[in-house]
Amino acid sequence: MSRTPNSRKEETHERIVDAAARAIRRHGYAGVGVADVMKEAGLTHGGFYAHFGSRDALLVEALERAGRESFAAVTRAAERRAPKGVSSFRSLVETYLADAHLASLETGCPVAALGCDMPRQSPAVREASAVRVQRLIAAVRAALPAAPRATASVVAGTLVGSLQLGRALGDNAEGRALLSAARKALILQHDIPAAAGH
Amino acid sequence: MSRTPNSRKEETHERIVDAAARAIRRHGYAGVGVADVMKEAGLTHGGFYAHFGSRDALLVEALERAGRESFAAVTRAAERRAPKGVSSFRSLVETYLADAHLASLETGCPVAALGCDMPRQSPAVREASAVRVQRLIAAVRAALPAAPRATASVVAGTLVGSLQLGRALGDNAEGRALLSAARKALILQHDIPAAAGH
DNA sequence: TGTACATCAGTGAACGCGCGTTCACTGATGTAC
DNA sequence: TGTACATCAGTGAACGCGCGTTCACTGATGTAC
Repeated sequence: MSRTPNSRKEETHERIVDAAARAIRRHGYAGVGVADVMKEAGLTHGGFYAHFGSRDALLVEALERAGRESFAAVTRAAERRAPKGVSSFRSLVETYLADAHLASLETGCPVAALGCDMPRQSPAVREASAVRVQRLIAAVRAALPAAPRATASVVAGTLVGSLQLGRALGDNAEGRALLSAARKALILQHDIPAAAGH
Repeated sequence: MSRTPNSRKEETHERIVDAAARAIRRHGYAGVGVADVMKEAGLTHGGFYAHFGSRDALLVEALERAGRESFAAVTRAAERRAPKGVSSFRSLVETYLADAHLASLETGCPVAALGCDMPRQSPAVREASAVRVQRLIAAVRAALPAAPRATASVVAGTLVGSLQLGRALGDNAEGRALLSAARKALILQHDIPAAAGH
């Protein structure tokens, strides 16, 4: 879907990774079963090992896919709003911490969906997870070009932590209030309005 | 250990909950097995259901115990440093985001250790998890009496997110740099020095 | 264009294993007399 | 103080189940002639 598959097998491979990229965020690393993912991709579980050397190998690919998807969604939102004078930082914050993400784990940022379990994974998955964290910080940095790297890390931490706390409180007034507070604080502190009036 | 057990059975119960409070933070909700916890408490798995109605019931008790322990550790550090003129907010931030916590999952804050999996739990565990989040925010608020509730939530989110990202990067220079950046930013922005000189 | 065949993506039964949970039993504890 | 007994915390074997992984097989695809 997001790449250019040349063969039938590669098409199937992409379909499996797509399903896993959703499952991993919805159910966590530990909640992703080989059989479930294959079923969601319209296949039986037996064929799995023709595509991946192990369950962990799937997790690595799924993680990367999820990160790319999430990054693309944020980028798309920023491009849509740029002509209206919305800064890319504001757009990042408002997209990442949108109320709608309280309920939709499965299409959001994999770092927020999986962060606390990253240190518990096998070395290969841990490495791929660390790369996702670095990419998230890089994305924040790209939206805050004047700020030092340290600022981007702190903003990334606030984004991830706030989304998780909001989700833990629930898709209700309490969770939404927490997200709203984080959006306001981040924009007030770091945003340089792109257009004239504040 | 932290309560006053009157009977032999209650003593055993406490020992199981203590073991679970450590295991839940080290291995996550999904990584906690009934047999493993009982073994760590020096028992066989068969006796488990004389103490708890289900595995979930243990998770609920373990979560509360872990939260209390973590809160007590932060409070103790603050009391130790108060006479030296360290504000309780600064102490909270420096204790919560101490470099040593990159490696020691098992004795730290359960919200940071389990945050991303909270929305995936059974209703009972989810509720107990939400209470832990509220208590964390309350603890931050107690250290920032002048600030509004919204500020406390954002600080809590930054604490949780930064610790998770630091741990995901690893117990190395990269992870420590991230924690250091978060400590500095939080103290610079919210701390009111208790003593004279800044 | 039509037939024969090799390839190989995908099927589905089977495996060993560890999980949460149940239950008949044991043996130490403490009370009754 | 000493014996008999009831209680019940803890034991360990067993259960059904779902997991990751393996493997002999199938049947559609596409090439060779």
